[in-house]
Amino acid sequence: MAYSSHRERQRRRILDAAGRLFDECGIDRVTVADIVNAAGIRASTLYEYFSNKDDVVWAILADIMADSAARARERMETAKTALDKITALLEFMADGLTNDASTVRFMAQFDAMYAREWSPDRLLSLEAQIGTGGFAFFGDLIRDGIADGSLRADLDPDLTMHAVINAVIGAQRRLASLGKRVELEYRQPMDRLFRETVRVILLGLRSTEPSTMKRRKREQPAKRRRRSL
Amino acid sequence: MAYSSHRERQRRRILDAAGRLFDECGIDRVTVADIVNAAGIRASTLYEYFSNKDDVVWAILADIMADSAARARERMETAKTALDKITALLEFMADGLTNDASTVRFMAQFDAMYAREWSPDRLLSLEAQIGTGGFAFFGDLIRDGIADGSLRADLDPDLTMHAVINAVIGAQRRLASLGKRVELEYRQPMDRLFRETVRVILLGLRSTEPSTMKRRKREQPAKRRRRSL
Amino acid sequence: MAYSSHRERQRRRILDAAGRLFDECGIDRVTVADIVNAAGIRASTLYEYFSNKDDVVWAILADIMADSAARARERMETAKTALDKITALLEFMADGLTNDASTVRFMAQFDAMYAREWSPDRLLSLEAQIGTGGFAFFGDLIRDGIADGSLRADLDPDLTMHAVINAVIGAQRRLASLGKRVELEYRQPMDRLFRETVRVILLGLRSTEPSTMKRRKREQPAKRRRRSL
Amino acid sequence: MAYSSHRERQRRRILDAAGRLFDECGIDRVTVADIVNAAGIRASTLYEYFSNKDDVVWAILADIMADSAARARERMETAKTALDKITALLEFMADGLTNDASTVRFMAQFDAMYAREWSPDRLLSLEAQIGTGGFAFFGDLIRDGIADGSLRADLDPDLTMHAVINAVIGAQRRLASLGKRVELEYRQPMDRLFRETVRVILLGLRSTEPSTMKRRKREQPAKRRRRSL
DNA sequence: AATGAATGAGACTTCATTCAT
DNA sequence: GATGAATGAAGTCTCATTCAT
Repeated sequence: MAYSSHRERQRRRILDAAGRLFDECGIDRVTVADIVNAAGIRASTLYEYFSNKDDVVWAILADIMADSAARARERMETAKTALDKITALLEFMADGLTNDASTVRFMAQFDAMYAREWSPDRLLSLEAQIGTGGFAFFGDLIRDGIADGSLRADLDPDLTMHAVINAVIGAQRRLASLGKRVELEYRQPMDRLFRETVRVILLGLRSTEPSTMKRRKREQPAKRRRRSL
Repeated sequence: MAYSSHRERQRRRILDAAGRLFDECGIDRVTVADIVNAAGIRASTLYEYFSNKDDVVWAILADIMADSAARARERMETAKTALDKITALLEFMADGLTNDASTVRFMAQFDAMYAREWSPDRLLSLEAQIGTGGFAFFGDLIRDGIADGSLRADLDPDLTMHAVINAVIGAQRRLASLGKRVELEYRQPMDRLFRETVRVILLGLRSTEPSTMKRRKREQPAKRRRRSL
Repeated sequence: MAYSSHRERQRRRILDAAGRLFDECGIDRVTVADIVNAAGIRASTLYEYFSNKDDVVWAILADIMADSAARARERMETAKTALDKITALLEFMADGLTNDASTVRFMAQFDAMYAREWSPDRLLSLEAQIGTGGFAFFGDLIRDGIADGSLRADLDPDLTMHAVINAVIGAQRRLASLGKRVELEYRQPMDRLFRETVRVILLGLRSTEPSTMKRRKREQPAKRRRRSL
Repeated sequence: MAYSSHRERQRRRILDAAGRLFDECGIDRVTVADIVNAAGIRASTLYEYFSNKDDVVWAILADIMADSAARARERMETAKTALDKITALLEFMADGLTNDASTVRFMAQFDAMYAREWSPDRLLSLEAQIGTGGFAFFGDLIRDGIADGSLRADLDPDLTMHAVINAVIGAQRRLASLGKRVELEYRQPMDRLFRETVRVILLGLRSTEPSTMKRRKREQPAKRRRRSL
């Protein structure tokens, strides 16, 4: 146990050092030498913990994804209607941009540079292992929202939420990546920009018929197989 | 003049070769050797035309931005209301994703990896030189749309359109970057995903009061200072 | 004694694992890490049993040499004339090529790569310790064969058998090393090639005067100092 | 032409340096750093001439094979009977062992270590390009020899010569590889050992029916230099 | 204008070995 | 006796860039 805790601590040191450098300099600009210097070990030691530089990137990615999936789930827990849940999710992302810009930036780099050369299976298996259950969950959310009357009736359970999430993630990552540059160009602080994005999208999802919702709600509960996000 | 035209032709050859390679392989995976091979010249010749590799990237970026700004402007020309204009702009981007995915991918990489190390000024000066006039133009669009009744009245001219554009660009680039991966995860073709994004956003922008719009339109023409995109 | 038997067992595990790997992958492609993985121990444990990697190679070499010397001796035991003995020896080598190609390959590698950096003394002392007694034994064989009339009279006891053995070993190892490659080039299975080599050499050694032999046989027994192979 | 001669000269410098080191230290013990030091260039320059370390090995191999194929052909030219041709070929190899031991050693290492990991096709294509025409040539040699009465009638044109060549090459390379070691063990200089091998093999190939040959035999008596060893 | 040639700086990775526990 | 952990020393190869011609 003392052993495993030492190993775990060292692993974390490497991951922390690498994560910080990736944020600061960009994933591909960081060399193994940089990482080991920052972590205070020799290069050959790093290879006792990770088989690759990619392995390090991958481990950080897995950490980030697991962590943010857990926090997102937590944030949505207290919400009542589907719209509230979506709102909570998007606000969670707004907070992420404000508080963890560097993490968001890391994910942006990953999407743009690394995702292509790693097999889809690997990505999918990571997601499975984290248990986001994204696909089914998003569908249920739209179905629930239509049922409880909080969402427009003409949304497509197999499509809309995925499109929204993709857009919001894209918006978030672009802001984080461009940082000051986008603020200069658009003359607005990035979190205002992001929250406005969220507002417009929620306006687009929200039901405009305030009366009919409550009744439909009862029709569908059996169909919903809830997945956790 | 024969001289300068030769120079121009050579420059184009380099740029074309580099552009194609950047699209195919990703900016950072393309070496100077790759570019000069594709262009049929020697590496040392490249340095007669560009002072380094970044310079090449930059020139291609400028090309792409100028080109797509011009085409976007064109697409918006025939539109009447501001909402039509925005619709045209977003559809233009949807077409870009379908037809020029590799170009979009290039821009995605640029945002994620390169934008950070080039000074904001350089980016801004590039934009000025292309004449998108982004900032003011977007503001006018919202103002016009509120005036002509096609857009919701509670949008912010200094914010909404910038937020929307950022989100749509972000969505587009993420789809282009992830390609097959996102289709596998979301089980939808990427252009359906993108068009649904556009639909939701337009729903969010669109005025919900169908009567009042026409009258207000007359109040604001003086305020509009039209900029070209 | 329980202690020492444990040590012996561990030693064997290492040697077995290493031997298998050397055969499969080639001596220099096998790392200490490979060996200890295959043996189910840690690298540092290996160094409790052997002082370095060469030591392991050396020990395996000694095993192989002792083993094959013993088996060769056995095979020659029942033979009557010297020619029969030589025939038995060469057939033993043909069988070795067929059944233990990987061992032969190991020896080929050893000859080509390692033999040079180990002192001749070390090699000689290994041979002494195994008791092949090569030099004298080969001389006696020729002498016996001339005496018993099974071999040509013009062979040189101090030379011929050594030359033959060297050639046969060389042929055997080359076939084992090149494997498929030599079969492709020569369009013959390697054991046919080897057996033809043996046939030609035996034809070259065999006495062509079938009558006189038996008488001479009696003249020389005193001179022979038999060594075991 | 001045250009190409410079390039050619540099190439040779690298090849010569590498060849010498390979002989002295063994192919796999020689690093790229060693080669470039010996050649008086930087490592990156080497990669302008060869794409790999293997490429260097390969080029040396091709040189050696082409050179020795040419010289072997030359040596066999003046021979009349097939037996004379074979004798000339094997004597050529004996000379090779005496005069170019290091080259032979190089080939021995190649066979033992490298041949396996290079595709048979590559080897075959090299041979094709050099034009040894090994397979067919060896068959014809035996056929001719049976026809002209210089070789035993029971040899197999598709097999015997290939077996003989393999054995002689194997013998030659083993002697070259082991060098002093084999001389110590067998107490004979290596070229005596090799020439005895050749003698025994030729005895095994030679026709024993003195009738048909004698007539032709008279044509060449001056040429045959019998060796006692 | 074009380029042949060279290269400095550094990237990632491997691996036999040591040593404190 | 066993081993977890660390590491020094090397190894191969890449690549943007320079400069004399």
